[in-house]
Amino acid sequence: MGVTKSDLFSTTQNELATYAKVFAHPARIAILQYLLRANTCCNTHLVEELGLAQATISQHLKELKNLGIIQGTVEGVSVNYCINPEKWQEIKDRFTVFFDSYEPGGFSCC
Amino acid sequence: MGVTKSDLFSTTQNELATYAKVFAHPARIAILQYLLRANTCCNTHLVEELGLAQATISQHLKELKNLGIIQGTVEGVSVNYCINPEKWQEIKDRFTVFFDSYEPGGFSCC
DNA sequence: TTATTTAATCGTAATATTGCAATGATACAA
DNA sequence: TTGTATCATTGCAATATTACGATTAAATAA
Repeated sequence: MGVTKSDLFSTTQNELATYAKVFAHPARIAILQYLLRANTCCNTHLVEELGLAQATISQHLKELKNLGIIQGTVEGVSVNYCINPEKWQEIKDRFTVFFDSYEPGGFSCC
Repeated sequence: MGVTKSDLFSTTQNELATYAKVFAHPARIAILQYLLRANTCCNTHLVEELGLAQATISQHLKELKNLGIIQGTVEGVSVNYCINPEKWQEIKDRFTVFFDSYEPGGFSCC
């Protein structure tokens, strides 16, 4: 039915899935990578850089901002976006805990 | 239009997004976490554990298998699933590289 | 052979996501 | 004031995802 049954899962599972969802589109990866290099940039610049329409970039920025992984400040007529260091670290830690919870062990199972 | 413009992005960006997509649903997180604990398990067991229909679990298992993060072997009438250690490591490394490419730096930008 | 068990697949319905043109809203310049 | 630049929001169309009942296929038990 296209609707995730969130109530069947733990808070941790739902949160990790929500974090993953924001990385689950190459445009959002590209935006984040650009911010990593440029430190800060605005919508117009990303439109030129990525080749998507202004409305589309704006929508992706909104999702990134909603999750808190980026933040934006109004700078005259434009808006400067940048990485939110605390949130980046938090999300990184979440994934690290998840990935490290696997101990490859000596034997293969199947 | 609901279709991602993959050609606008690099292979790395598309791949990371594809990896993230598999983690972007709590049921798949739950399946992986169960496999981490139980080492191996089958469809029926997951149906009891998660409370989703058999067809739904089967569909999630298929996506996990398609990405290569789990593998399944037929064991009589059932199928044993387990983590693929090499793929797990590969995906973990990809995310680690991505997360570590951010250097918080001394100054905040916005 | 005839059940039974297990899991994949098919078909379908409901919801979510992606993308963009058009429209607003705001800040600033002329 | 009027125009311009920047970005958010709205509305819509197309595609993707999620979920599950029903069916199918394969292995095994009786």
